[in-house]
Amino acid sequence: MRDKNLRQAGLKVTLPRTNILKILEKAEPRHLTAEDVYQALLEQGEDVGVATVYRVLTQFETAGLVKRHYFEPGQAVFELDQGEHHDHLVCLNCGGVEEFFDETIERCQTEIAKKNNFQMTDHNLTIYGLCQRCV
Amino acid sequence: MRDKNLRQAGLKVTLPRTNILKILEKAEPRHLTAEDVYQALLEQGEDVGVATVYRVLTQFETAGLVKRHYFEPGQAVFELDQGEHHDHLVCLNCGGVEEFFDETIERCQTEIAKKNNFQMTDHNLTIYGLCQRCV
DNA sequence: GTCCGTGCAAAGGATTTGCATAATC
DNA sequence: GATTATGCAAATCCTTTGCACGGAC
Repeated sequence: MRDKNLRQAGLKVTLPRTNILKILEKAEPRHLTAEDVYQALLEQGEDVGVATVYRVLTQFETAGLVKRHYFEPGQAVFELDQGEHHDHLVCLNCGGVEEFFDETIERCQTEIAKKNNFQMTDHNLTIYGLCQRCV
Repeated sequence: MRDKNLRQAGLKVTLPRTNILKILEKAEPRHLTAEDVYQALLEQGEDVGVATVYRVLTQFETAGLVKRHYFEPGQAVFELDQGEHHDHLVCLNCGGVEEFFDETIERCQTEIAKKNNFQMTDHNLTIYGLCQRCV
């Protein structure tokens, strides 16, 4: 069924793609950098290049399987897109990411877009700070 | 009084700093990349290096004179920080940026941080889409 | 005069690209 | 078997750093 996801996305089923999808599914925390994914592949003994990791992640993003975030400068993080939108709390100390969803905020955003004659395609709310453990 | 801003920020008053501050003040749109600032300096005949632009912008950010955003991958944009917090609407076609402020959203964010035992230091809401002209 | 700031060029890190080989359908 | 994906290495882009010179106080 991992393969089905790939095929539905119009992508050929290949070893790197299946592997990367598997890694993203199992990931804990769910947010990984391209480098994280690459390292995970190496650890399981795969013979893969960084270029492929980036290519595959970009294809996944285009296909809507994955979301890419730029929480902090320097590098993007990727997470599996499981359909339900959510926003993020990012700890500036440990880099940890938590997710949340708030109905009111979502509604406000839609209204603001409308008020500004903006055709919203995406939106991104990130709260930065210190998590419980890092205070 | 531009100089006063600099001195208050604990920065020596130098030509590049004054010039960059001036450019940010006059900027329209208010959001510039480092490259934009650099080009603006060259156009007014300044003999300056990119490195200085980055250094100065970073110092300004540290001093709280400027805010840095990562709306899109690849490069940061800078805007003068005039104290009042606001969020952004970013057009994915023309790159244009509009600003807005919503009391309700601000309140919700504070609550969410509290609910998650998060000590919020900053927050960032960006709505992506197509602006009026680009639809 | 001392110290900090600057310009230049080179380094750095994340990401992308070109190309020959290898895998999928 | 034809086409698309991959690995490798080199290239690219934005940003930072090292160092000797120049300017601010």
